[in-house]
Amino acid sequence: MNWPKPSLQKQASHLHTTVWEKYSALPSGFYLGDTLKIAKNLLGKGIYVKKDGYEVIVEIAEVEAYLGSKDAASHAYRGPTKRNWPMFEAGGTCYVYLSYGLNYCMNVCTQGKGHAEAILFRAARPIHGIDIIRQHRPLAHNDYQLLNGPGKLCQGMGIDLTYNGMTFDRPDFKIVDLGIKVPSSSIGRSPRVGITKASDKLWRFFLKYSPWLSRKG
DNA sequence: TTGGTGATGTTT
DNA sequence: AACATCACCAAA
Repeated sequence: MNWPKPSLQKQASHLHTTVWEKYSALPSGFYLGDTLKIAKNLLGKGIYVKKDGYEVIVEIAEVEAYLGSKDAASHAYRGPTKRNWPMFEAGGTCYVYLSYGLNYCMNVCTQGKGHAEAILFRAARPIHGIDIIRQHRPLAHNDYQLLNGPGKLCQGMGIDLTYNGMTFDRPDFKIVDLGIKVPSSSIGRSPRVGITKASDKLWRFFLKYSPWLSRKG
């Protein structure tokens, strides 16, 4: 093989752009309107993260909607705090929090500034950078367990509090349209996972029959 | 395959 | 004391 010399390799990678970098971020208007509808529309979309010289993109397979002051299970139910302030930012803002003192969880806010609605990313399918994701998730027994939970998704993608308050429209951090069509007939819904409040609300949405979910149905 | 439990930050 | 969790271990 006639590999380029290391110095040339470095130069080449500096100039290199991937197909994923050419995908543009969803417009801010995507995050306005009915949050439950936005949650469904996020299924099949992509989350792109580029950091530390690696690049990861995943397809969103499972989400949950949290409806701010109208929702007793929402972190924002009782107003702004030191932790939940990004929820009150404009739609398209990222809200990351530490769950149970252990795991990070990532949301995208919806609605305008001051309206604290958000959508939690619960599970996803690796599309690019699966080797990096495997390195981040050494305890996963198989690839279906890489991103099948909100904490695992953050661990796999390398999401931590440095992303808290960022917007999903950056060259190195964005939500993109992958061109995947998701008919409403292939979307399932259920009560949200792990909460007891408002358990009558079917605000968890997922790609029906997907093997990448945090749990079935 | 399931069910209980520890770890542990933020808020009530 | 509850919680938008995860991984481990024991029991079945």
